[in-house]
Amino acid sequence: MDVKDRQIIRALQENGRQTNSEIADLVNLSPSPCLRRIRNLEKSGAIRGYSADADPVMYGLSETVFVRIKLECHNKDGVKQFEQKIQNIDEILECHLLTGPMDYQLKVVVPNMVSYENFIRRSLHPIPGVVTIDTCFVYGTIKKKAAFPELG
Amino acid sequence: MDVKDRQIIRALQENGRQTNSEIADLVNLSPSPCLRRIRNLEKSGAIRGYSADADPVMYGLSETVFVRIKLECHNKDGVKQFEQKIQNIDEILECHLLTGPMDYQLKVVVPNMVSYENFIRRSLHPIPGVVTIDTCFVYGTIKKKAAFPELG
DNA sequence: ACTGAAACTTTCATTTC
DNA sequence: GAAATGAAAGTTTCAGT
Repeated sequence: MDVKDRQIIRALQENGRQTNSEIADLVNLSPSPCLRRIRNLEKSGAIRGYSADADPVMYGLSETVFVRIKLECHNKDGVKQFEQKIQNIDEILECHLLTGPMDYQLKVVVPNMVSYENFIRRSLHPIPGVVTIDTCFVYGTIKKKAAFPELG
Repeated sequence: MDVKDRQIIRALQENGRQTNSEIADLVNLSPSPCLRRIRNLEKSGAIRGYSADADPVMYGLSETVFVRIKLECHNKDGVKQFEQKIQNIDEILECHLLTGPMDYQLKVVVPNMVSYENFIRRSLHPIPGVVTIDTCFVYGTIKKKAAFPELG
């Protein structure tokens, strides 16, 4: 992972549909070594995949919610079960482990407030061990960028 | 925005480098109407762009941090200034407005704890009006998916 | 007028050197 | 790193609903 690899990653974060020759131009490489690098980044897991960035509101998901959760106890079984159930709930796009008083932060998308209430009641509350649920609705996005900062 | 448009969006969220004909197959459309739909989704802003999903740790950004911020007062100038400064700070990938006691949530990536401390001191504290900064480090990611849930 | 199908042109990825 | 080959992808045009 050298400077050129990071340049390639940032280029593909800015536009994931750029062709190999476009990226080769950007990073001052000829197409074949550039493609070799891209394939290596994909194989090593440095590039996990490619994705369209879609507007949730236009799609029909008007509410984006950050939910912080605390588990009752942190025994191995309770944690396993929670993390397993999380995987099968489609409204949950992300789940991170956090330092501090709360254990997890979820990023959730739902069509409206009513469906959020249903999501909490039907999907989250039934999971054993969940004692605290802190909800923050997103009512605006000030910044959203895909590309990592340059290192140095 | 009908069912097929949403199918196309989910397909491109799963793999942003799929070709038009692959997607056309998936959604049971022939290539040309499928391409028309994709172009319309791009023009309307339903699809904002395409991006590579890269691993921040392998890139060299070992710490992902969620930072919640409260502003002293919410006069128009203070808010404008804050939101403007945010744009020019490369370590900040996302900034959302939140309901509840905190005003903003930032998603920040830095190489290590020391650089996070520098980020807070050099970039965040100097912004006038910032009174509260709550930091949560991410020490694990349980789930991360690009595709929206199916509606209905 | 919108959707589906087909042909042609151009461009990109792959492989070999 | 360059070049040649092979394969798609995009565009355009046409037909049908």
